[in-house]
Amino acid sequence: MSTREKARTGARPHHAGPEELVQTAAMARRFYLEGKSKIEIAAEFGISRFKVARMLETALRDGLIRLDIRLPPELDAERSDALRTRYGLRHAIVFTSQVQDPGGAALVTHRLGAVAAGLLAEIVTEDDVLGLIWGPEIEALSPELTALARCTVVQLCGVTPLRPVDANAVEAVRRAAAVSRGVAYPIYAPLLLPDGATARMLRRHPGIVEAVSRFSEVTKAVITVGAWGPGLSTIYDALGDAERENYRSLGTCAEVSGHLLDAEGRIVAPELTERIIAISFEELRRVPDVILLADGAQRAAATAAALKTGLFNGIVTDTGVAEYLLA
Amino acid sequence: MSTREKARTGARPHHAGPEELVQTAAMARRFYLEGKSKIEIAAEFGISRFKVARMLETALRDGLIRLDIRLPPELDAERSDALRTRYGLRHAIVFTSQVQDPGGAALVTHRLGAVAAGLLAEIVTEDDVLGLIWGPEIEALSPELTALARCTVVQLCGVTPLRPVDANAVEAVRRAAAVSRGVAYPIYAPLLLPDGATARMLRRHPGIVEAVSRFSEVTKAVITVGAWGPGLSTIYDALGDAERENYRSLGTCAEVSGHLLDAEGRIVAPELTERIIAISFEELRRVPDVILLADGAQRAAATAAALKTGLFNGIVTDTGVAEYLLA
DNA sequence: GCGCACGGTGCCCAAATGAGCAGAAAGAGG
DNA sequence: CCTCTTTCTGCTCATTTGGGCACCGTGCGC
Repeated sequence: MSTREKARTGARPHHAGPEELVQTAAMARRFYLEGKSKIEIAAEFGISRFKVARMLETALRDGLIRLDIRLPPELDAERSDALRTRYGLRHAIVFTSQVQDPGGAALVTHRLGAVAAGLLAEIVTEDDVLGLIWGPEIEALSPELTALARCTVVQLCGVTPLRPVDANAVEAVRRAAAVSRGVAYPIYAPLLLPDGATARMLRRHPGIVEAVSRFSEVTKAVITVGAWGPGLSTIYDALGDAERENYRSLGTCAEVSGHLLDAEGRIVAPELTERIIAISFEELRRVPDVILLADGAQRAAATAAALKTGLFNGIVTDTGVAEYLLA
Repeated sequence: MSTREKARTGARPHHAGPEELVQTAAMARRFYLEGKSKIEIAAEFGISRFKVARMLETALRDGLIRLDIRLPPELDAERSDALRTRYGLRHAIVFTSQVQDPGGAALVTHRLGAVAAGLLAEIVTEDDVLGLIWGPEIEALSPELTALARCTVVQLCGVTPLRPVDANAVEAVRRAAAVSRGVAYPIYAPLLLPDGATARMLRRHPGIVEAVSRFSEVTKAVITVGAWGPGLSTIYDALGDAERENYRSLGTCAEVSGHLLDAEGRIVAPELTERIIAISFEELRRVPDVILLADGAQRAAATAAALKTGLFNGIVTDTGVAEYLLA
């Protein structure tokens, strides 16, 4: 009889008959949903296990059987995976953003905060020392942080209390520590100081040294990336017009933890590094997990530059930036 | 590190974090769509293959991964499978019907014909001898038959040329043979005769004996089931009121190949069997594949009775009847 | 009319997989 | 603070699975 089976499968586009369709459907359910083995299925239908395998195979290939992966709609599995693979990251989460909405930047940041908070709740363990940079993204993250293992939280840089909302700048670190019931090490100092001497002095100041001396113990750091433009970088906003232009002319493309980077991820202005209170790249490089928060198409190029530093093994970003990074 | 993984999976409802979600999604795609092995996936993600297996398992169980089977909408995979399993059939095809539509009986019969034609195109091979009963369902089947292996076609019973449409009663057999380019053996005789003697004589009539003598060679038979009511059975329609009532009072519930059956599938009126020209149950029992066509809720109980004969190893029916059979 | 290529089938063997098991860590409760 | 329970993890072994191979029948072209 098997020799005659061919008669019905000979046609090239393979007009599957109703029998084969329902049989394939039944076999698919047996195999994928009920977990039966192909040998069992073969016995049930009186065919060889090879035929079962081939039927499922072709059914999957021809789209008769389709399996879709249901994620919360805000997560973009495909780009997350692509990003992770492309940049060799350990954590890569892309959330969906409406690129068209220009006024929605704050909204995007808000969603970034929610997603990042979820990530922290997930990956931070009791043994971790969590380091948080300061910035608008962290401020968006903070209120979304509802669960966190009991860990130590260290602030990784000073603040720039320029805007009213920044009054509670260190609130993020305090809240994270509160949620985790762990110890907090905030930094009550500006991010950028007039000169290196002042910065060096402050770094040794009691209370600040408390935090700074723990930079080396951080096991998971959350870092944001700024672009060189108004409202896109805490450093940019803290500088005067002359310096802004100066650094722009030097090719500044991104700002990471107070460090200015060109498009290749190289530090542009070492002298500025002296004037900041923030975790250094050397220290960051020793942190096992460094996660980059990057939202908004305006920071796309900056994000690409930041990734080129090789400091990061994790990223949380939106569809728009992900598209740019994958292009 | 693995010792700490638990922290994130400890919560019972398992609030999956974004990291785990996208990672599971990526793994599912690797495994199900790209065909990677779990060992490969485990290596890629730096976890054990067991964890990969468990993650996919739970994802499948929790509905994160969903597999849907895309069938032509007229086919009901679930009920087909249920019917096949429940009644131990080899072929079971349920097509969707709108039970609510009373005037749609003809439409349902039409769809039954199309599906059954598809089934025949699929399972009939060159070595088969196809036997067709006569009835409205077969008439609906006939025009839908557009492909068929080169097989011999035998008509399995006489006809009841009561209605105008029946004028071309044997057309079904002729058309099937034409499509298959095989030999046809029609029966130009009535299904029901006044007495057994006439029937016996006709069975030996040249031209009729041609077909009748081939009943034993049939390898695939297509049989319909009638209910005991007007327009639901060729035999019922051919009898007078007195006989109709007589057989009804004897518990007649179904009619199969001219034989009257009670609700348990037992032959009610052996004397009537003498008066018909149709394949007998004994002959049918020797046919490897006997497929029952049953459409319309009015024939549901009759179909159940027919299946109790144990003659059938295949069925084509609509949702309504299938529901009844599975209830 | 005949050979040839082809698609389908089943089998062999190596790789992949699943079930059950033991150890260990986290959380609850005393 | 300690212990018990629960749950997760990774391992071993038996089973399952898929790729490559040979066979067979068919349809096609010469």
